[in-house]
Amino acid sequence: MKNPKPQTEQEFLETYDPNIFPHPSLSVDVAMLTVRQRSLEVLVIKRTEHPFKDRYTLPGGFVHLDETLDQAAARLLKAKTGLDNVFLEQLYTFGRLDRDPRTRVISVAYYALVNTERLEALENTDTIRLARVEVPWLGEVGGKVQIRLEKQNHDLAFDHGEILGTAVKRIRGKLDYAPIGFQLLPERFTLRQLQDVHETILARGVNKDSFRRRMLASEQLEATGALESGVDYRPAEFYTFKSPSAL
Amino acid sequence: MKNPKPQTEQEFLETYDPNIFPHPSLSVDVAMLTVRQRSLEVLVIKRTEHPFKDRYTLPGGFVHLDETLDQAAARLLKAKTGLDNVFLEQLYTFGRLDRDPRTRVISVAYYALVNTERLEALENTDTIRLARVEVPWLGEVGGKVQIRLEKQNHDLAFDHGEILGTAVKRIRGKLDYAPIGFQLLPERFTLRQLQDVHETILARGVNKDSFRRRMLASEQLEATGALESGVDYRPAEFYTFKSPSAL
DNA sequence: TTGACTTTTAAGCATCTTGCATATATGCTG
DNA sequence: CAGCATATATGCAAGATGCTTAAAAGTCAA
Repeated sequence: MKNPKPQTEQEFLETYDPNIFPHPSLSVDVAMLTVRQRSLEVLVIKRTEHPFKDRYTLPGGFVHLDETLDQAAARLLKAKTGLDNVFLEQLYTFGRLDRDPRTRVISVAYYALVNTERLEALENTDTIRLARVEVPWLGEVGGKVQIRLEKQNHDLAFDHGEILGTAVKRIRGKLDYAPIGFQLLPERFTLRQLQDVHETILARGVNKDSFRRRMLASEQLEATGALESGVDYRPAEFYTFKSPSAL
Repeated sequence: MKNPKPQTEQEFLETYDPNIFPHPSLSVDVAMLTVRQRSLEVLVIKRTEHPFKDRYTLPGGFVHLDETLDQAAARLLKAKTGLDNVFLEQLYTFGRLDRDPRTRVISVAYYALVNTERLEALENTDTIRLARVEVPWLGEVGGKVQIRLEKQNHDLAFDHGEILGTAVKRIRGKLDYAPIGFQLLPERFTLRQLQDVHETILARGVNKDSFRRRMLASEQLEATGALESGVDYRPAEFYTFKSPSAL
């Protein structure tokens, strides 16, 4: 190409001192997912103010100047659920112009995975609760998803349906090669429980034998020797997840 | 149930003050990658001011209030290279507190893939140029990478080495299941050229037969019937990429 | 013209993975 | 103790993968 065009005055000033010009607000939203009785659920919060009054959203908030994005996500999640040390990973950054009708807000979305047992203490009130995730597509297609409450489907406020859909797509893709299923199970679990988690996330059955073989061959599982009890059939063995630090 | 003083959505929007909190600045950085003679290269720009004076960076700039993130990335890339209609995808958002010593800047990073032929017109000056990417790890491990210029390795300014490393990790991972190799080749290409691109990105050889079989079986390639010429051995057939819209 | 040379393309085969079928093991229940 | 449901193990066919061999098609040199 020719030499770079000379910068406009605005471009120059923006580069020189970014604080002169207004910039978008920056928030963090978290899709906190869990698997409970073969259903994929997400933590949602009811809005009490306009816009989208009485509609549900993902927990979120603005990024402070003295915290990283990861810290902001962890802080918000702890504020809403009391939970600490949650598996939390950056998902995607959403920047549509009209995603918030009040002002320009760009949101860095995160997804979190939590074992249901840790959420038992969470009070399921009207304002904060777990809702079933309704995914209208198969595989890793993507697109907006809804939540199900009181036997009805609902759209989330803002573009949060889009964010949640992106989270579902991401974890479906990661399930194959990353040890994320363990995040949704208690410390000790059976292979059947692990398979249930995979099938719930993928919204389809998986071949049992090949699933077991792949998991056992992956060297990520440790047999405990202990067996489950209380089932009226042959009890399965409990496994634990080998933490990567132990490898 | 209504509040004692009901607030309409309109009223709320009018009274909302977007500037009650100070926000971080928001920028976009683009790792524009290309493959040339079996080497992975990235577009870098030399800084003329402090901080990091005379060091190289990825092209970037601030997000305007009236554009989406994708638009900002495309605008910046066009401003630096003159190129339009480039494959451009969001990569990750970087938010370390000290990533820019001047002020708090959060950067939404993108990566772009361009066929080298489209970059031939680009003048390789001292301030804007293509540099070889030096990746010190194999596979999809990740971490900072360097660039190579004048037979020496250099760190990029800011956290751009980290951004570039994330881009390399991402495309290595995507190569298996997404048709991104085509973005780095001209319209018509031979299977050997496609394999070269893959091997360059992965920094390792791949099995020729299995690569050919997988590509041909993927239904993404269309044989043109035309053969390459000017080689002193059996000429290979040219293929084109079947655009997903044609499927 | 012809044979040497190099690379593409094709075909054959052993090995590994995956999905499916079959068989055995184990604990609970009536 | 037989019946039942599920866990666990084994065998096998189909497909994918890596490697070997071979034929095809162009250039080059004698």
